[in-house]
Amino acid sequence: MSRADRERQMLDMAEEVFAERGYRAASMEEIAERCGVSKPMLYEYFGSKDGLLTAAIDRSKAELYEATRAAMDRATTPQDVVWRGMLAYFEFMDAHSRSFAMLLQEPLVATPATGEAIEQTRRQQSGLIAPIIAALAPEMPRPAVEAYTEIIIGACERLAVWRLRHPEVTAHDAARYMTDFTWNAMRHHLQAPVSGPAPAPDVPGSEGSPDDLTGPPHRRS
Amino acid sequence: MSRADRERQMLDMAEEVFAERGYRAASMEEIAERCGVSKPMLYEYFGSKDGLLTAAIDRSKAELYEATRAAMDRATTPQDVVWRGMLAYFEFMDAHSRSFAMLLQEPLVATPATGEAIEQTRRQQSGLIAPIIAALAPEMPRPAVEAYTEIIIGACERLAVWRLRHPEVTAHDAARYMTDFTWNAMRHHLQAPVSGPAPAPDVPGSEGSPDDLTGPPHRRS
DNA sequence: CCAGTAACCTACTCTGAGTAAGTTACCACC
DNA sequence: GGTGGTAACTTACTCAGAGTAGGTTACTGG
Repeated sequence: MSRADRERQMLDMAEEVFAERGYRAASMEEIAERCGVSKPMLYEYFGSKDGLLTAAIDRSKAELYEATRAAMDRATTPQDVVWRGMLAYFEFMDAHSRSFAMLLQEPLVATPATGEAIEQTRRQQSGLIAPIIAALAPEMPRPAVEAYTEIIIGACERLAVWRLRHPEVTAHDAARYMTDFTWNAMRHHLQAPVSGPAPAPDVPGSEGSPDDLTGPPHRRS
Repeated sequence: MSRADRERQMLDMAEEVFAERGYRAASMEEIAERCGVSKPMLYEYFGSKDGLLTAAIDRSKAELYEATRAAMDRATTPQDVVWRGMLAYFEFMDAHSRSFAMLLQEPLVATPATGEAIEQTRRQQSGLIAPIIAALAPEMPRPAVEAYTEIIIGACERLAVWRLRHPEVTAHDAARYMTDFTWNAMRHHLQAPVSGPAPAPDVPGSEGSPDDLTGPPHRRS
């Protein structure tokens, strides 16, 4: 098997096992078995258990990033960027629950003084949101933009975790909560105030329109 | 040494070691040594390494909860509740960096199907915020209140982590970012709209007033 | 047919979680 | 002032699983 294919396979299996058992309970032996190879191979490719987890997380993050970015690219208005980005984010989590379960384990590898590669990923994540805020509110000082960016990322993550225990809340609902929340929070900082209430997706029909949040929020898909 | 004292001591040392080394690298042996006892004692008291971490986290959370609640109790207006709560939260993180480092490790113990006790802690955390939102916006449906609560908690956590790499951002700054953000997000849902811009602390002088966020946000303490 | 090398394996070591089976220290009670 | 009882503690293990040393197969170009 080619090196690249083997690597992909190993990451697939690692993702599976880490998601099923959690980092601690996952054994390198088991991951190796599922790949049909022996343990030292994993060490050859990834150096350590941490290395394997990190690589798997990095890949998932990249996919998530890509999915979100692609969705945002299709948007027309600023509101639409926010809405599509949020929706894509939550839909990705639904579609890739294994990746999601793994992303939750990031603190594991981040907590020692390991932060090197994490730093880069973090910057990538922020890189998606910060420019939007900066564009919408050009007068806002840099630190405030950064802080708001972190606030939004943290909020998304926590809301995604919360959804695990609330399966009745659709990705659509979650995206609406986030969009509504952040949009209202931001609008006082907008340079050229945008009309209308919370941003509505202007994609024709299909996705429904997130009207005012005080209305009943549950619309089962 | 009395059982209660010993337990306290063990939790203190565990907190120290977990914070210094991270969960993985922390060894039960070392924690025991620092307590001047042998390993089986730790197992007698806490059952397992997980148990010890969980107990330590629970204690820290309780302290954080208590500090925040106490601060909120001293508030007069709804805005003031939000402001004081946020400020107390970030100040606690500054003052108890060890607890904080440990709280970050929670996912470790939460990721398997361990969520039982975590659930309770989570509810406690939410219990501080949800009632405020519900009081401010009585028309808001329950699920939306819950979602907003999670959004705010997630935002706070992430902002606290972000501050680790940005020591120039004071607790005061962070509280102001959060207060400004959430207040603006909420005001469109307020039953009886509150006047004024983002909430300002009406504590006489000492703490400074978080005026408009577009102003320079850094005020070194 | 024979290097040379890439992919892979067997068979270990070693650290650290968790435990079994004791030992000491102290107290109540007669 | 010994004696049963028990709480607090220890030594000395087992055992799983991360990580490694050193060899074996299998395919390539010459």
